[in-house]
Amino acid sequence: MTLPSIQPRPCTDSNCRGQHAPAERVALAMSLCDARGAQLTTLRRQVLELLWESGRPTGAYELIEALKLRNSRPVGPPTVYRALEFLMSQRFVLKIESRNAYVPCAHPERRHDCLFFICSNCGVSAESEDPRVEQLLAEDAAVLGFRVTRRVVEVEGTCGSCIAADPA
Amino acid sequence: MTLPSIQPRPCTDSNCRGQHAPAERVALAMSLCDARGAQLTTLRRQVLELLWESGRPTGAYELIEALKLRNSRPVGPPTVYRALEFLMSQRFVLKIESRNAYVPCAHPERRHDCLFFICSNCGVSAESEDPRVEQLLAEDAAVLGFRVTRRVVEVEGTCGSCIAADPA
DNA sequence: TCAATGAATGCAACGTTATAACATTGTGCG
DNA sequence: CGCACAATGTTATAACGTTGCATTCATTGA
Repeated sequence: MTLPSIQPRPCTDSNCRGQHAPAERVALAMSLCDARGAQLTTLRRQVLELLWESGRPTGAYELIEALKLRNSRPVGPPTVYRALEFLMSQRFVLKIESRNAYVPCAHPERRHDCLFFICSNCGVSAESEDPRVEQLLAEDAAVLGFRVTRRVVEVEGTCGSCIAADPA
Repeated sequence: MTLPSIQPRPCTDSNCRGQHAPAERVALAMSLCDARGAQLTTLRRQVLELLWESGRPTGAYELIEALKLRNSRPVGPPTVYRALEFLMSQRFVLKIESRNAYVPCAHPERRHDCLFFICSNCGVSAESEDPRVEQLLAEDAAVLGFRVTRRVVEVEGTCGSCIAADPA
């Protein structure tokens, strides 16, 4: 039996696919910002919320539209890009390079490389991680004498739901 | 001892880093096109040559500039993008998503997923491959019930040469 | 309370990457 | 030739992202 908790708790399941309520995730981001001396302003929080609510990689201009609806006062591209930059610097958000779109990260409290499975059909992305992949890439980099700063691993295909819905 | 050969030979070294003369690589592409009933037109061949000569991920608009110099008659974006699309469909070229740039593939004759190591300092990219990574990603996908169509693996960092030049 | 400061946001313009829609050219073949 | 189809040209525009500078906002310290 799990007890309710006031504090947001980091999820310890590395394969949870990021199935968490948006509010819970945003609360975690807020507590991490507190600890780090960073400020999760209203705008930044809204962007993070929107990404959690979206459930799929979301473009910067989509976020601009969504913020317009939510706020009456429209925001410009630089504003949103700056918010995304902040959120990425805190590892709350990652960019899906193959889509020019952004996703929230389920586990910002833990250093790791995310692995994304992106459905070409419905657009949903699943976040995962695999230390074995990280290890192999580290080995391959070492062979090349290459110092790694960032890893982009994005797998495109068809997700289980879409296969079930249309097994063509 | 290896004998000289008129036919372009697929390189059998999976870690050769694509160190081949451009002309040799273009010749391989031509013979593959013959075999596949695809046409490597002048424009498409020029784009492939330019990519081989460049030695680093090259943007579509850079290619437009280079073609202008080489051809006197300028080409528009759609033309270059169509050539790139063709070259990618034949697996002669791949896109580096994290750079919006294109690189030639050293081994179009062999089905595999490329792995790229891209130097943030000098911009050079090294192509590699690692069946173990492919295998792990396939496993992870299977767990999710996900059918894979494409894998993007891009590692960013500092290459050996740049580290040697400036060990800061 | 009120400057002074620095961080965050607003804003206008622009740069870069990519595609849509439609016209034209070129090539092989009966 | 005349047809069919592939490839390329042309114009315009969509989509994504940045620069530079002005303004606002929150904090701090006299």
